[in-house]
Amino acid sequence: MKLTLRQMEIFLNVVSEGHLTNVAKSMKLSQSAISMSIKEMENIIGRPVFDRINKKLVLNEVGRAFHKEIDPLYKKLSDIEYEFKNSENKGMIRVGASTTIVDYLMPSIICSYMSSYPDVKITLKEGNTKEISQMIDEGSIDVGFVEGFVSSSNIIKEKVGVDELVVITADKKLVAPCYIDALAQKKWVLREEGSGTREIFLDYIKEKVEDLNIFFELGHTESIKSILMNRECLTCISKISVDTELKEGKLYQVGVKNFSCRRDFLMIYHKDKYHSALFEKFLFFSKKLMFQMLDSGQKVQFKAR
Amino acid sequence: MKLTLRQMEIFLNVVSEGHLTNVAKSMKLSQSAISMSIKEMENIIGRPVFDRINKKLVLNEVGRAFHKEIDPLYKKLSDIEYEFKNSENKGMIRVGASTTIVDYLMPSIICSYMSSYPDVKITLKEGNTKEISQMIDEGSIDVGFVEGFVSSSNIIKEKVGVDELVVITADKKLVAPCYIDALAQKKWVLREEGSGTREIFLDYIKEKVEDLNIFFELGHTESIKSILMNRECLTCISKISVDTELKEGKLYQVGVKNFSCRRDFLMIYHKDKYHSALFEKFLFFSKKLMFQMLDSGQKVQFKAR
DNA sequence: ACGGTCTAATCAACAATATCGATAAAAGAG
DNA sequence: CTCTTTTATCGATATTGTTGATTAGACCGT
Repeated sequence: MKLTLRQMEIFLNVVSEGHLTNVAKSMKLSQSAISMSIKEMENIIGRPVFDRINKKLVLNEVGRAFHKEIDPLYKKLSDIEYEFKNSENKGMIRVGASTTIVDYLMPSIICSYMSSYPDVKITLKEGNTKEISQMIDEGSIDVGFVEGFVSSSNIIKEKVGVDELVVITADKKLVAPCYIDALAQKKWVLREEGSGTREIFLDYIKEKVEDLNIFFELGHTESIKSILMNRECLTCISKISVDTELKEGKLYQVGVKNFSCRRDFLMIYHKDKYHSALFEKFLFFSKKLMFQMLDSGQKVQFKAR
Repeated sequence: MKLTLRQMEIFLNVVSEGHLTNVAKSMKLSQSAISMSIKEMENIIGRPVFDRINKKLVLNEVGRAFHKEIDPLYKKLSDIEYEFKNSENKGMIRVGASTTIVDYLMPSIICSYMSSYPDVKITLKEGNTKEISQMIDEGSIDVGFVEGFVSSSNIIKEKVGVDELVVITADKKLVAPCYIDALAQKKWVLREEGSGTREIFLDYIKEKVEDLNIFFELGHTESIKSILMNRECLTCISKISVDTELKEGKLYQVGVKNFSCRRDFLMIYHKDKYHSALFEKFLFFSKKLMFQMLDSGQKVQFKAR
């Protein structure tokens, strides 16, 4: 036999009112319902919680201790139930994204979203496109942001922007417009093998360039930027990851002619996903901000030329 | 519509097992019972808490937040229920006692009791006999300890010892055996009017002494003892309240001939009181210790003569 | 001391709902 | 494609909660 919430509710009301009959009225139940409920509770606990003194029910030593424990818990439970019934903006969203997006786009999206919906917790996982889409597939994240292509038919994909890969240097001598093959023998710093950014770039130039001089390989975009500084090197990375440095004049975009290396940013989620108001809002928010950030990126690029 | 404990229990099990069918087996319910319970819960909350991804039920963003809130609460509730079902020694006893008993007997009783039953909380209220018996009558305390007589027929009285009033002084010159009337004109320090101790004493000597020289009146026994020190005064108070000072030789008992002023210590409780194991143990404990303390007090008195 | 008026406890009848067993639908495994 | 596994659905049934009437005890004013 187990205690029920209803019994606790009745018990707490009886304790605070003192009289069974009043509780019956205020709860719109019969007096006998209350009486039996209390009795049932005492059976479950194994001994009375009230002393029947005169007409009143007075908590006895056991009941008092019980009340002290139950009361705050019940209140909290009620609060939680109320919250979830009434507040749309309560939840915990798990987001996955690939490195570039995690580093340069998610922070401001999450930050901005959470200032509008403070009750929502967001967790962020990093992974490559394949890993992220697998997480979606098995339901271990709610939504993912990746570059490139996703194949699974269980996954819904929405294009949320275009990622532009640009050729970057810190050396002013290299900035002058030229064709890509003219730069092939300069010192190139690229991401490691297996990186999406690297593959896209090499794939894009493979018809025009026979042999690229890969001077150094690094696992993180930030490390590449450090290496670039004050050296005669080149790299090709996401425009958004060097936005700040371009504005500040620390790095320069090389005006490569006939060079337009792009890939889509995709937002992905499982087709069976239930779209709570919460979730919908997050999707909407993310899309809006993504477009904004990528647009402004392109504008800046335009001005810089 | 309200959430039930059972629903939460099922929900939590489904979350931890991941599979509906396993939960059905482990809870010895049909699979459909689980399924419907979950669905009912989602109805109550107003939106799904699981995403039905492939065969699995995976918590969605709402469910995750809900689980995080519910899980610790449910565990705590289970603990409380278990505690109260299994532990006899859980409760909160409200004790009332008159001044003398509160000051000189209850501390060691409570202290000793609580070292045997650490889960029991005891609250102590002070009041005169009338106040204490009224509290018993209306159920606002569980048990009382008083001196003197209690009239109500709703109250069960048990004699737990004899309180002896003795004549005390700090002045060695006054210690010599004599009759009470010979001391009447000495300086007497008594409790204030209305005090039980004072009334008993005055009532006891009223046939033998016409006019007692009441030099000073004080509300507390401890104040009386302070006044006595190094002065040629007398008082008549409970033997137990000056036990220590007699042993240490700071105060002396006057060997008044033909003087035997006594009153009973009573333990009282309501006739309708439910006697939990807890309560019974406390009664037993109190009686035992009362007798012990009052006996030892009398032995000391005997030796001192 | 006597009904009248409270109170809580009890009981059988009824209503609500939780659970069951069977079946359907969907998806992964072989 | 078939077999197995898993969840959803449905009507029937068992359990549980609730009701209304009744009983019993205590208080109140006359």
